[in-house]
Amino acid sequence: MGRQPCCDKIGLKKGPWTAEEDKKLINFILTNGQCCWRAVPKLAGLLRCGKSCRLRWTNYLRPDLKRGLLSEYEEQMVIELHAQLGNRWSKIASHLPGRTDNEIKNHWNTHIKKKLKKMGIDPITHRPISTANDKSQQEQEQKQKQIPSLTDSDTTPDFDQNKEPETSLEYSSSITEAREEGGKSMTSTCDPMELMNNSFCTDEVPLMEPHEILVACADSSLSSSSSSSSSSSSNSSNFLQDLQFPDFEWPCDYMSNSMGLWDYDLSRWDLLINDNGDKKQIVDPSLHCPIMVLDQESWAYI
DNA sequence: AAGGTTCTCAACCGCGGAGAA
DNA sequence: GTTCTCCGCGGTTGAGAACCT
Repeated sequence: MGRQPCCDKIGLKKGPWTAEEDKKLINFILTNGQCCWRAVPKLAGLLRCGKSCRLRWTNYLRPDLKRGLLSEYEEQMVIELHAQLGNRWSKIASHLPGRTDNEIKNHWNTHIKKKLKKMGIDPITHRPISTANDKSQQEQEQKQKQIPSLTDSDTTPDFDQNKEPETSLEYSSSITEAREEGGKSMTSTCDPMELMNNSFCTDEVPLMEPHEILVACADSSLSSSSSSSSSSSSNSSNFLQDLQFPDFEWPCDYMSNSMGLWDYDLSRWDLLINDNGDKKQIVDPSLHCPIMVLDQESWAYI
């Protein structure tokens, strides 16, 4: 059966997204939620295919995304999960809240692979790099091991503490270290090991409706890692930074009204910006009142 | 400073699975 | 059972950034 193209490609735009397109997509999804992606570009007034819109949203615009490099702890999690699951990036990503499969895949290919090779570990088999003679034998062994292990435990890899993963070798000590380190730097509710033990999987997290999107209150201690996010070549990078949900300091009355940034009509991005010493305010011109106050640190994002 | 090379990562492509008709 | 549509996944690409000579 021949496959039809995912969309009518004539007249559709490709390549980097512009700030304007991002606005349209965000505004549409916040208004309507995530529905049929095929219909999104038409309804949102975008000259993109639905697939491109979905990708842009899930990999870049989603408000629950963490930005910035993977922490040492996350990296070790990826290695361990990769040893269990192979190149199933979406499964791996499901164990790392706020991370996308694309991000993890890129990080694996650009950083972790090299790191493992440097350590003398084959990034594919997670075994010590050995001579050619051993290789074919090991490949066969690997195949035999992988087939049964992947069939039943896709979403709940076997991290039985009594049983060391077969593929976990030299780096196991560094994993332990990283876990200890991670325990310090991460809150208990974000501990991936704990999440896994509870069979948590972001696959199971229901889609957010616009009104359900919440922005965490300020905790400046957490902002440093996200601020190290890499620069984007896209000309929408500045706009993205607006959307990174920096650690806002929400005015009390604003919070008590149970309103969020996303309750505002985001098609009106022409909100005024007042410079008020240490704090900067985003002012709704129609209401003539500040809707958001950013402290100096948060302001660095904009 | 300039040119070349390498690195990074957002975005694209094509395929397979799931479900509806 | 077959066909079609949509979604999501994994591999790959290419533009821009960063680094090196």
